[in-house]
Amino acid sequence: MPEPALELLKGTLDLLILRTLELRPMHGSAIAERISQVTHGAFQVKAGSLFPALHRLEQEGWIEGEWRESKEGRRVRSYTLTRDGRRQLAVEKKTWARIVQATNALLESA
Amino acid sequence: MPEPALELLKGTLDLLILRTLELRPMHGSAIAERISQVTHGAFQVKAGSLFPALHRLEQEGWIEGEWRESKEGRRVRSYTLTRDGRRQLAVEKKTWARIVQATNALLESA
DNA sequence: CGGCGTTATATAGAATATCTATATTGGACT
DNA sequence: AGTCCAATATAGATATTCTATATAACGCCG
Repeated sequence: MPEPALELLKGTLDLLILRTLELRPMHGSAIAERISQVTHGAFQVKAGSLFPALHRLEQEGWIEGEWRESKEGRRVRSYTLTRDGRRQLAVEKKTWARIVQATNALLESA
Repeated sequence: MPEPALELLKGTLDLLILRTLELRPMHGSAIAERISQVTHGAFQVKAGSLFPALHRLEQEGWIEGEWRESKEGRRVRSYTLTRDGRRQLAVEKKTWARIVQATNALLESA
């Protein structure tokens, strides 16, 4: 049986979204789908978390949204990582690395 | 200069506390001090986070507190990991490993 | 002895982020 | 037209950490 999806650690969603948009511009639902695929279902970002987060990131100037027509003819809001967003992503990657390192130090300490 | 302390990701404090008590019984302030030392100051658990968390963990039956006299003659509440606490610690270790794995998958994906 | 600083614990209230549940829109398909 | 689904939106609930403040008890020092 597949492992159940995990609750996101509060504070990690920005990193997941920014990192996904680093690859290419994408609309909200596609971001969520890709996160689920790459993590083999471990992270399933809920719509009620995703869209407010996208609005927040856009407010911060880290992503830029634009209404488009998807291939299937749907109205979607496509998001692009901005220059500031790349900078922020770098910061969050470093922070994440420090968190993992510190936590592992604790888990492995004698 | 030393790196600044990190904000804790919400949801990780239980793991840090339970893991620390796995080594030996300890009182609250000693737990915080050890976490800070082992992580080289990356995690500095605030008193306002620590003590409510200890109460919560005791409510859950994962740790057991007992008033004692410390060597310095201070009144401290010493906490011991219970059997259920060990089980919970194992669960949280696995969850943490899955979170790290999933996040790394995302960060390293092409 | 009395004041002062320090350690240990406690707790209320603020801030923040995610989740649940519900709503709206527009297109496709019958 | 009616139904279904994908995509986006948002209000309210929940949970956890942080800030700020408080109390108690001990040691130190003038």
